Amino acid sequence: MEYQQAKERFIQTWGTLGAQWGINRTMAQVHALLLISPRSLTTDDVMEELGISRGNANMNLRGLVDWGLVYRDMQKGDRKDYFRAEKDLWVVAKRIAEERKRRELDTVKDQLIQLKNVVGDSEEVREFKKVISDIDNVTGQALQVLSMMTAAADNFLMKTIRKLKS
Amino acid sequence: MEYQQAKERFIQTWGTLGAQWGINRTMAQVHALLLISPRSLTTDDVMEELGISRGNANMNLRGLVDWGLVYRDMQKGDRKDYFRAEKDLWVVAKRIAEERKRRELDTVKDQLIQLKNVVGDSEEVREFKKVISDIDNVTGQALQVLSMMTAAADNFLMKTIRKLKS
DNA sequence: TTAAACTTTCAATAATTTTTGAAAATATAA
DNA sequence: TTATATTTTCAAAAATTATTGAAAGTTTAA
Repeated sequence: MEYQQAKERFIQTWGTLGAQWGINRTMAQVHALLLISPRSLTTDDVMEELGISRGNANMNLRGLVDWGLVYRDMQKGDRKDYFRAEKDLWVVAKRIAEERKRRELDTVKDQLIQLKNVVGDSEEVREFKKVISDIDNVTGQALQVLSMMTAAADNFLMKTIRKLKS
Repeated sequence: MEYQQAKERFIQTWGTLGAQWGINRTMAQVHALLLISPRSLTTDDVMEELGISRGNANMNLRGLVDWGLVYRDMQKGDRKDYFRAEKDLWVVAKRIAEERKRRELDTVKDQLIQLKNVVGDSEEVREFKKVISDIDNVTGQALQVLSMMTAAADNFLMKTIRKLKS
């Protein structure tokens, strides 16, 4: 397969995957482009490679910087901003997981806690209270498992693997 | 807080959470309604409670059955379909995780494998190959951890907890 | 069979999300 | 300063996704 073709297909594929996470399609495509690029790219590079407008490129690059997936570099003797992707895929996975947890689960848990104050003793209310506390338990334990997972990956597995490679 | 108010807020909250997973907003609201309902509901119940059309209610109920989150019951002497939610939240979490893995990661991994056949030895191609194999490693290991997690939860933790409860 | 009860489909419409591109804002060099 | 380069904003347009509701399809009882 030719590089150009492989590159286009990768950008497509990554875009589809990203769309299924909170990251929108174009943002994920910009990310893909930066991931496989050996050097930092400018806004104009991104516009040209993906055929998108300046506003769009700008918004999505900024979004990626907010997610912590892309860094903004300066280059001496040049006014342009250069963008460079975080290349350690474990860092990428962790950042996405953290950001999603923050945006989704944390707020939902807060809201559920308030709902526990519902009054009454009908069958409906009893069922309601049971479901709410079940959800609370599951999200609580899931979050524990998740943080254990990232901690373990960080401190043990990954460092060992990186050592072996280098 | 009154039950009616708590119920509406729960349906809203669950809808928002669901929208951030692959499940769309209305589907998650239908799921929420069924989750807190002590008995099975008909399509008409769902239409009335959520104020949605018959077609919409039908599609989303069917979707939930496909996801394995809702069961279709019959009731003797009645032609209507009755719908009942899976109430074990650990089963719900597992079903969602499995379905998303199937829909997202599995197809992406297949596609990435093909992309490894790219030819050439420029800097771009070397970087490309490196990123692809990194992604392959991360998804591979993440999937292992995930399946270990669900297996562990299934076989040990959850059964123990359930025993303690009953 | 036929009629009634119920479910499913799908083209049209509505709602939401994304993208554009030109104008405004900001930063740098001369 | 002023001119130039670059980034950011945002209202309008385009694209995408969800919803409606009536018609077609299916199942069951008599």
